[in-house]
Amino acid sequence: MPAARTSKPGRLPAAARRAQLVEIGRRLFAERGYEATSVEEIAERAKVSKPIVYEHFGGKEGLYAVVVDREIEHIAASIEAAVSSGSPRERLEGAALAFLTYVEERPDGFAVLLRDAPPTKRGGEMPALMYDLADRVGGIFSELFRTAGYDEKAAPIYAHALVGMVAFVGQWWTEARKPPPAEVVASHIAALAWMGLRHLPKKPSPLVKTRRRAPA
Amino acid sequence: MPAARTSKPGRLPAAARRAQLVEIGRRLFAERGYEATSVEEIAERAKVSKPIVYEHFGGKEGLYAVVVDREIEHIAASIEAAVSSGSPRERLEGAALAFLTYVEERPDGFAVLLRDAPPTKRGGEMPALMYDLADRVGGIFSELFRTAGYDEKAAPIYAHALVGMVAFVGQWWTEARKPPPAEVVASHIAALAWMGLRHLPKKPSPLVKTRRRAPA
DNA sequence: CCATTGCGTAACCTACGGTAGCGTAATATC
DNA sequence: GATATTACGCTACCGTAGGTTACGCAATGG
Repeated sequence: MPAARTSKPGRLPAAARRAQLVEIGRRLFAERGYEATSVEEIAERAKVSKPIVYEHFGGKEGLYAVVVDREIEHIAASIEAAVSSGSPRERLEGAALAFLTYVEERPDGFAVLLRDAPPTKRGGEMPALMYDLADRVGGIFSELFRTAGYDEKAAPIYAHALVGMVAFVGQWWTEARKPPPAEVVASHIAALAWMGLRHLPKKPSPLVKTRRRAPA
Repeated sequence: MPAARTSKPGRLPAAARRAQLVEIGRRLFAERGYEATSVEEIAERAKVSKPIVYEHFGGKEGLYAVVVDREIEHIAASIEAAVSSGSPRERLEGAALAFLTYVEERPDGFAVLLRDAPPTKRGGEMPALMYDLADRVGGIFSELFRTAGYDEKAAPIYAHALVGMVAFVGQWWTEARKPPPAEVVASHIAALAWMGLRHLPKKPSPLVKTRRRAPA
């Protein structure tokens, strides 16, 4: 079922080889993570020697960057298309469905996006990939919140909540033994989010219980 | 502010050394991930040589296991305490607050729990650490759903949605430039979840838009 | 027949997990 | 107080894996 490219498995045109390596890289990065994936194995699975990978991507990081970039583009395009029109409610459910559809179609890509940070070893922390997405959603949410008369500063909270919701459910969904169809899951999520947002108090007051402090 | 154990920084009693190594390991695993963290650096930061780590934990995996186990215990205890009593609504908000409090108090531990899987290299995928939590929540939810007359099979969806929500918001919260107090964030999350759950239709019907298919 | 493209061989070198064996400080025992 | 015993720790090393590179060969197209 994997692509039987051409008649000759031996030599491939550069573009095809590139595509193949990206695909293999995506799969391996997904199941092993960046650090635990070796260029050797990537090359081996492509029936190719290591230097090929370097020729095409300049190294492990380069390949990883390409993989991540493609996935980001893919999911961003899907979701942006889904939220581009319709009522707010439709946009919400559309976004959830687009997300889940992406998860369904590209489970490996999704896993890569969920996994830990790229090899950038700067001092600070770098936001996970899903983070960017949440920020984009945050932008949309700020607008919606403003027009609806809610506290705009709370928008990022809900944006990250929603993205996290979908992301986690998506992860569970890919590994569930008896996964319901995407539409059902999306409708549940959207219902939860929508109803939650609709009936949101303007200013939720904490009903503070005892706040646990660290026991030594 | 870190513990000034005894007068002599040179030699430490076994228990103290152990604790120190766990702490250092937690921090490093948090910021670098498992694979990218070297025993050498752990030892170096503890002003100790590598064999010490091996002596106390049997190796890298051993230390990692201890770190993870402690965090799991910590967060599980906090949350279970929070949901042990009170009205459902209080339990929900209490759980969110407990989670965020944990995140606040032990950001490194939280980062470790969020990061990718342990070094177990069995064929299949292993559930992330947050996954267990979601499953526990799923158990509670199944019960609640049954008593409330909702579809029990949808419980895991909402369980993972809730955990993902809190986890993602928690992550954002630790890195936010101007983070609101935990109580406020928790109340927002709890409000979203609670209102969403309360006004949930018994059987949400998907208002299916065009479902995006992969464009080749 | 020659150039360009695609690729393999064979290393290099660093880093890291793990281990063996040897001190040295503190405590116990006589 | 001297000596044995234990607890704690270090230096030095091994094996290997993995990223990266230098160089040379085979196929393809004009």
